[in-house]
Amino acid sequence: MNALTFESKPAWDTKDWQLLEALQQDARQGYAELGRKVQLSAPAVAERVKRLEEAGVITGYRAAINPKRLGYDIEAMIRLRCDGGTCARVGQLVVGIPEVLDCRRLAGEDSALLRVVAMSIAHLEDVLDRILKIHSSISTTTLIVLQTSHENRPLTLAMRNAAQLTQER
Amino acid sequence: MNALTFESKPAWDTKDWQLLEALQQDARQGYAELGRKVQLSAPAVAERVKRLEEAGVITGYRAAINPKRLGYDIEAMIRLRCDGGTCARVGQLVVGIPEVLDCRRLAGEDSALLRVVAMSIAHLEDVLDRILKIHSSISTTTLIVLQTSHENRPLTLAMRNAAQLTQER
DNA sequence: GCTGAAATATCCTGGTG
DNA sequence: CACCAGGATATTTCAGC
Repeated sequence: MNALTFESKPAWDTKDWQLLEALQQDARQGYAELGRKVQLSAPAVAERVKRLEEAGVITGYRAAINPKRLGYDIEAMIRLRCDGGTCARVGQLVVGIPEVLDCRRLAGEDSALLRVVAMSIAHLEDVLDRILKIHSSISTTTLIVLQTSHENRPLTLAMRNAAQLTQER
Repeated sequence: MNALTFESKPAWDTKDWQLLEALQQDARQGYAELGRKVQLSAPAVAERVKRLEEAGVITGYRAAINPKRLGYDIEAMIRLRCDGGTCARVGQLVVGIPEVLDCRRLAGEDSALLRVVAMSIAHLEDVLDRILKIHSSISTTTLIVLQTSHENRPLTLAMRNAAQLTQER
């Protein structure tokens, strides 16, 4: 039983990572085109992608929407502070507020962080009121997003390699 | 010249929204299947989707990845405070740090907010150091993500209708 | 926006190193 | 065990209406 025993699952090789990168950039390209990019046949690509899906690495394929073009001109991050019991259930508590696009529970100064969209300042106020109405222990800090310079940047092989170096030094 | 003049672009109708919802849930389904869901023929679906793409409503199709399954066990939000000139260029300044997945410039208590991933606490420390090295005026608050209860929740027609009510009351 | 045909892509089976 | 090759099936795309 040597070190390789623990590495019996060779994790993901370079081609898997290339497929991940390509699919993060454009999820609708066909297996044939992906195969051209990673130098593999279409069925081989299909098999690898299926493995990545089954392993839970790829969790789905989603269309990216620009909320501004649908009239949601305002995006804001809302920092939440609340008591323990309320925090623990933040997810359930905001599920009824569709303007809340992201919801994360945090360890640190803030209990949770929400990302919300709104069509106007009046609408944002309305959303904030609905959040505050959840529980009296909640207090919020609202920060308007001026610009989103990066969003959902793809995980890349280059990044993984750099991380390896950090681990090893 | 009546009110309808300004509404000459009928914005997006119910079927467009249904297509958007379907594509946010699964970007890989074919036009035929989409057509079945919204009660339209495949070519009609293709044309609407193309219009949504050209209007910038749909900005792309991306595979959703679970960073944990690739060894990135840690996710953190980093609040940034820095001087005006530095803030204005946050996007460019962090572009060289691939662990920074999201970067938003904010109006309010914090100047910017980053979402980062890391493989370990040591790796997170390394990322933080690289961020601090950008400029001496930067100070940070790091918040570890305990749980992501919602991420990129889809924009829905129901939501749009509710917002309309807010505007009108 | 619908129908029908041509081109293309996907999926499945089998075969090879 | 992973990859490639081929044919059956389904999908996209472009005509014409």
